[in-house]
Amino acid sequence: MVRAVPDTHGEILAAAARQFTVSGYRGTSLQDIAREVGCSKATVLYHFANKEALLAELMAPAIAVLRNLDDQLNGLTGAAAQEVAAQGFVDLAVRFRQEIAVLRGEFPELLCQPAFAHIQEISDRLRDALAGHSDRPGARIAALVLLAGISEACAEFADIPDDELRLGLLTLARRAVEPVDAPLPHPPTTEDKDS
Amino acid sequence: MVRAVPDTHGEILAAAARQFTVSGYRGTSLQDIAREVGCSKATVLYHFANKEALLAELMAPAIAVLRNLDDQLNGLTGAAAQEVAAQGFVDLAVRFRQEIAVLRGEFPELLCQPAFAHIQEISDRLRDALAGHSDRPGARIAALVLLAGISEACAEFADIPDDELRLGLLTLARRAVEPVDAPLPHPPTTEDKDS
DNA sequence: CTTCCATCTGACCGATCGGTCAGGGTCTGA
DNA sequence: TCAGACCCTGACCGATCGGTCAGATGGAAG
Repeated sequence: MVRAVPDTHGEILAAAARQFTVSGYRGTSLQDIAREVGCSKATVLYHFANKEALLAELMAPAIAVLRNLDDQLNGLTGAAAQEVAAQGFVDLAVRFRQEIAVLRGEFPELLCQPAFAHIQEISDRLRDALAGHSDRPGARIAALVLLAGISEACAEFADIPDDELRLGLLTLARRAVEPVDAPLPHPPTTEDKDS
Repeated sequence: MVRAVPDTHGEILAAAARQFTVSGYRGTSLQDIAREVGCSKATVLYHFANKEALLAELMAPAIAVLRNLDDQLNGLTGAAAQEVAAQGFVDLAVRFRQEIAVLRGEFPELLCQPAFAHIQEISDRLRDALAGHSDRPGARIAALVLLAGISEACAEFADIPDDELRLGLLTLARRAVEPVDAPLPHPPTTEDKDS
């Protein structure tokens, strides 16, 4: 039987993901990560150039998917853009629950780091697509509330299975986005509880 | 004209609010605050027992309103609870935009501090009310997305006037909450409600 | 003038942070 | 056998953090 090769690199990555999720990037020290892995802080810095590189490697897959979604959105307008943005972001957020949880709330500072260049612009475009490229306050508000809320929900609802969470979020998103393409004379207000 | 009494205490409070909003609680040092005020770090700690006390005083009014909302929610069920929760929280979030922005993303750790005791339980009850006290995943998801998203929107949309933001958020909330199966015991009372 | 008190400060403290470095094991292939 | 690559470590570094403390300042009261 093959001697189990100790995958220290991977263990550090996993431990960092857990710690970042619980305490945030800032709130987690390299010492904390090393302690959980059971190695020295110097070992962590042997496998990763610095703390930022550790975070970057952790986030790379999620960022790649986000970039991909950004490409799909390119050229789409109106309700089509809204639907693709909603579906794409819900998928992404559910799939990368942990990564989302890590970044939660530490965006403003983290986005300055080179590893996350252009993430701000991408999420701005995503938000814009979800608003149906409308600049009406109602549409902008709905888009931001959805993006932020979906992120938070994915980070928080660890007890809900992926499929159920994805379905719930997508249903909500479709119900909540401000309709733009075919503006109805009087949108279906919920004056009566019929569906 | 009266010699302007230097309200150092208030200036520190205001500077802290600005800095916390931009860089977060953790990301702001007492030195940063002192620098903005134009005094020494020791002066900051002369007016406030410690960093936590500074935050607590900053948050006190918002927390009082939140507690008040929690009381109003007590006993309400179904659609009535949803409406009161939505309206109350939107009002609160818009009114205390800055405070919301400060707490954004630093909840998990900050809630451990004694100054914020029971805030977690209160916001859990608020979320539960917004879900119409249903434990269906769809209802729970909608409630969390709304609470988190509304907070984020208030922190972010500094360019939208209060009234417009409040209207947009409330409209979205009413559109997005999952309708509860059990309708109101009695239809909305015709008194004080002017909606 | 002296006393008192509120305000404010520079110097300092211990703790912790991210990061560096020289060197010690261990395995492998020549 | 031995050189060298790889993995890992303790000791250490400078910076910064929140917080303490003795003392300077200055105005009001006696």
